Formats: sequence, C-alpha cells, structure tokens
Amino acid sequence: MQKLNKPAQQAWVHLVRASDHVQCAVAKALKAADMPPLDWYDVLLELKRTLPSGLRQFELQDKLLIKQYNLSRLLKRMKEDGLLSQGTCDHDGRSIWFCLTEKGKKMQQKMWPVYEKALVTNMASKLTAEEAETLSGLLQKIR
Amino acid sequence: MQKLNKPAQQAWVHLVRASDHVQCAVAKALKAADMPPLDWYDVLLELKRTLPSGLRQFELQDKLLIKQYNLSRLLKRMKEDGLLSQGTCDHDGRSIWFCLTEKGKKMQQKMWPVYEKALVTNMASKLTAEEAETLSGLLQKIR
DNA sequence: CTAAGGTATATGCAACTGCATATTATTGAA
DNA sequence: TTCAATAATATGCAGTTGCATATACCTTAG
Repeated sequence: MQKLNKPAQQAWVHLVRASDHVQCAVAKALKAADMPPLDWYDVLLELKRTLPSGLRQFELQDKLLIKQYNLSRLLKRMKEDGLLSQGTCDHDGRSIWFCLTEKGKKMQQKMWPVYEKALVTNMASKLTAEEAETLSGLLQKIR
Repeated sequence: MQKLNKPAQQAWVHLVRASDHVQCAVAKALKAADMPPLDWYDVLLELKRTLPSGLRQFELQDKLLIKQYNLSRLLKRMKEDGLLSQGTCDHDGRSIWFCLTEKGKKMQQKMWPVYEKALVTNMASKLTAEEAETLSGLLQKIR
C-alpha cells in the first residue's frame, strides 16, 4: 500500500470540516424554524418524486444514506406524525409501501425554502457555478 | 436571497455522500481492527502534537468538531480507558489539563496505519495529488 | 470587598444509534 | 411438497447524542 500524500490528507480534513459545517447549519436552520431534521426531508423528497405510487422501504434505503434499522424506526416516527401512509404489497408480503400524505407533501414544501436558504448561505454563495461543478466532479470520484 | 443553482445542489449531494462514504469506511476499518472510533483518534492526535505539555478541554474543543458536552464525556471515557491523564490548572481553577499517557501514545501510533490505509483505499487512491489540492481549495472556500 | 456577569466543565433526561438477533415472508433445490 | 437459504422489516439493549441546565470558578464594575 502507498502512503497517504499531503494533498489528500488535507482534502480529507477539509472534506470533513466542510460537510460538518453545512450539515450543522442546515440542522440549525430547520430547528430554528421548528421543523423536523434533515433525514426526514430526505425521505419526504424521495417519496414525493415517486408520487402517486410510493416506494417500499428497501427501495428508499437504496436512495438514502441511512441504515436499515434506523430507516425502519424513522419511518415509524414519520408515520406516527401523519406524514406518511403505509400499505402492504400485493406481490411481496414482507414489503411495506410508503406514500406521502397530504400533510407530508405540505411539510416537504414548507421545509424546502428553509433548507435551500441554509444551503445558499453556507455553501452555494461561496462558490461560482463553475467551481461547484468542479467540486461535484471531484467528489464523485471519491465514491 | 438567490435561488440555489443546480451545480451547487449537485455539489451538496456529493459532498454529503463522499464524506459519509469515507467516514463510514474509516469507522468500519477501525472497528474491524478492534480499535476505538475516529473521534478518539482526533483527540489522541491533537494531544500528541502538544506533548509534553497537553491541552485544556476548551483548547481541544477549538481544534475539534465536537460539542462541549460531548467532549466532556468523551474525555471521561478516554481517561477511564487510561489513554489520558488529567490535571488541574494553576492559573484557572475551572480548567482541566489533559495529557497523553504512554498507553495513549501507543494507541495513537497503532491506530494511524489502520486509519491511513482506509483513507488511501477509499479516497486518496481515487484522486491525483493535483486533484486533491483543487478539492482542498474548493472545500476551504465553503468554510 | 461584593454582587453580577462571564467562562469552563458536568450532568439528568429524552431521543437516537449501532449491534445483534428476531420475525415474517419468499425463493429455490431436491 | 418441504426444507434450507435468502430477503424485508423490526426490536431489545447498551451506548451516544442533544438540549437544557447545573456547578464551580473567575473577572470586573462599583
């Protein structure tokens, strides 16, 4: 194995710091607006994209960065909050379909401006469009 | 406020994904080697850098991405594990000095190769040195 | 000196997470 | 068909986190 070179080591430090910085800022903005946390938004958005059909839990999981057991519990909480509705699957008795409720749709719509503003303030405004594209490309190479 | 442009939005997605990817890989590697998690390493390294004097808790905090109440508890655990020693400050009765023990020094040395390997495999090997520098620069602009 | 405000650290409690494993349902091979 | 392997989801438990607040000490205006 090769040794870690300095530029990569620096990139690692800044990757963690930048990611933490923006994530904390978003979390703070959502909380200040008395809204649910970011992972709730991720679920709402993915489900909105598939309206009116919805998604099964394992399909959602492939789209998100959350572990199986945590997604299971997150969906339970969101359902209890009335943001999601649940139904079983005809073809596979193990699976559970989740679909946005009206309340869920509204919540997604309400959260986005707050989320967007935090992203603009803490990230987008610090980069030109071209820089953002370069950054995107480099980050994609990592995974 | 301006709207979030597409390139920045994409960059955000990839920032979170890349950061999560590498952090999970490192966490997994450390766990597989039966070692403490990454935040323990961060503390060990910062304290090593100040040997033989050590640091006070709030100084450590300025260097790390961890909240006050969590650092307090983390240091307690590490102390209980024998990796740190603790002492009060002559000039300020509120402050607590932390210093690496021999065991702490050895742990840092043992952890680094595992950590480094995970970074090389999951990140450094996917970028040229020049790309890493560009990435670093762009990430620094964010915060 | 003293009270008021600030700084450094700690902690009770509720919520969330990771881990291992359980539960239930499907699939495939014999 | 039947049994073993796999897949989708859930859960008990211990450990960690966030939040609000407590504790202890320091500094400074008056």
